Amino acid sequence: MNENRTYPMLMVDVILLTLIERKLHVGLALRMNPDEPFFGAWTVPGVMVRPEQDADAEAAARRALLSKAGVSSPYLEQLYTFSGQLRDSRGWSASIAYYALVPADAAPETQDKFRWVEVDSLTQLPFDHMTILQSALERVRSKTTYSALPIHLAPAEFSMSGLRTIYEQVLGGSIPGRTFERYIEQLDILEPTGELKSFGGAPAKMYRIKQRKGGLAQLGPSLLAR
Amino acid sequence: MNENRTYPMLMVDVILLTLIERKLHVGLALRMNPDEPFFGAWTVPGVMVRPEQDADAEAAARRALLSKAGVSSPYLEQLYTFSGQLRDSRGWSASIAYYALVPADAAPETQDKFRWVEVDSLTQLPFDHMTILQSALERVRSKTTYSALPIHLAPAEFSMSGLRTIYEQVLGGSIPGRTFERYIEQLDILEPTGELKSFGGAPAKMYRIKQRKGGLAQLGPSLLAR
DNA sequence: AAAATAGTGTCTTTCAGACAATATTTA
DNA sequence: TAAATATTGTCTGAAAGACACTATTTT
Repeated sequence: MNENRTYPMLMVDVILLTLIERKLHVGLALRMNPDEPFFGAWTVPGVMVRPEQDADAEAAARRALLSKAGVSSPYLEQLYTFSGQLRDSRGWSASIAYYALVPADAAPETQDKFRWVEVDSLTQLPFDHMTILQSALERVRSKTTYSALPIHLAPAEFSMSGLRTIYEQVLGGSIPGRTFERYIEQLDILEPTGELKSFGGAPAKMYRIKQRKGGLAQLGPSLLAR
Repeated sequence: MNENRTYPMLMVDVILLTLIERKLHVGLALRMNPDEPFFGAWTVPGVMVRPEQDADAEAAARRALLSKAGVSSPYLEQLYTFSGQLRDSRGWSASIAYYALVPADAAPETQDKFRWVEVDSLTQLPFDHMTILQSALERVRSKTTYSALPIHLAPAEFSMSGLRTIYEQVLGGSIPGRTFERYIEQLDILEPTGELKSFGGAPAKMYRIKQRKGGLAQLGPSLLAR
């Protein structure tokens, strides 16, 4: 009795985040298909899942990022699956939502079909994308309090207080410097480059992410969203 | 060009957990359809999503629980969406996985089409259900360390040390009693019933979940999986 | 020199956990 | 009475945060 059934629409949407001039920005793509809802509007990058093309949903999410935003190897983690009759005018649909983080220096430029928008200035988005964005921000802020997640927003080399500033931008509040340094040190995920660099004051020691050590496991997206 | 496309299979699977005789158990359903894979095997309760019937994926998960396990109002939270070509012999599929917690005294009896199996004694399950189970356990254990999640495994009224035992069973280790009481007290989610009850020693104060207070928000499933 | 930034030492407060002490039940 | 369980008080060590002090750069 199930032989010829039709399944509901299945898509992936990706909340792409970066830090530009000390502000969190989300990447939006221009909708180009006149046969689809919100033609000409700016939305979160997303694609329909194509089983013949995408090994799994994460592969579809990477395809969405590459084709709609030109981003190739971000930190990517599944967020939540949003579903129901009402979220898309074409009918019942499910969207497997992901969020992605890219360092500012690896983020694509704003183009005619892609642009960065400051998160705090956004008040609405098509579909339920505003809800998805809010969820992603909650998740990122939450993980920031107990993991090294914001490292994926940092450039290849950075100073300790530069990293602290990134954390502060993500969390939206200040962090005691002494506490922060002890916290990062205990995570054991950074190694000094040996260089010093000045940002308008005393020179700061530069760090990079420590490669291939035990402590790095906590950087990867656990299957479990936590 | 998308007009007549077929979408991949979309299903929900639910990891149903309870505590029986101080051990975590998972609810399994007997597969009854000879046209489907693993006919006659025990698997996690799941259904195909039916857009005309299910308001959203969570509704489908509730339908799976009610029809396959006879469970009607559990704590229910979305876990992760598993997808890909390989997880089901019928082809590319996506399963929106949920986990559910029920108190032992509200759990259905083992029947011919439904039964409880001790989690620690399970070594394999059909499809990728073992992976889903592992993820659910990780999630539950993780949330146990910073929320009152295991309360949903407790009966309507319970003692402080009874609740602590539940936490210990979920986490698989002992918890210092003094620390636990301070932790629970600070969550401000319990209220004393006024009764005392003995479990083989001095009588223990009984508690219930505090109703409709600010502190209760942390009990609900936040959309955000954390 | 003044201002900005970086890095480190240390004091205080807070909290988790250990442990003791007391109390009340069952065997 | 002995054993089991419950509840509360208090001590200790670890960690967070506040704050001060020194150092090095730019303006």
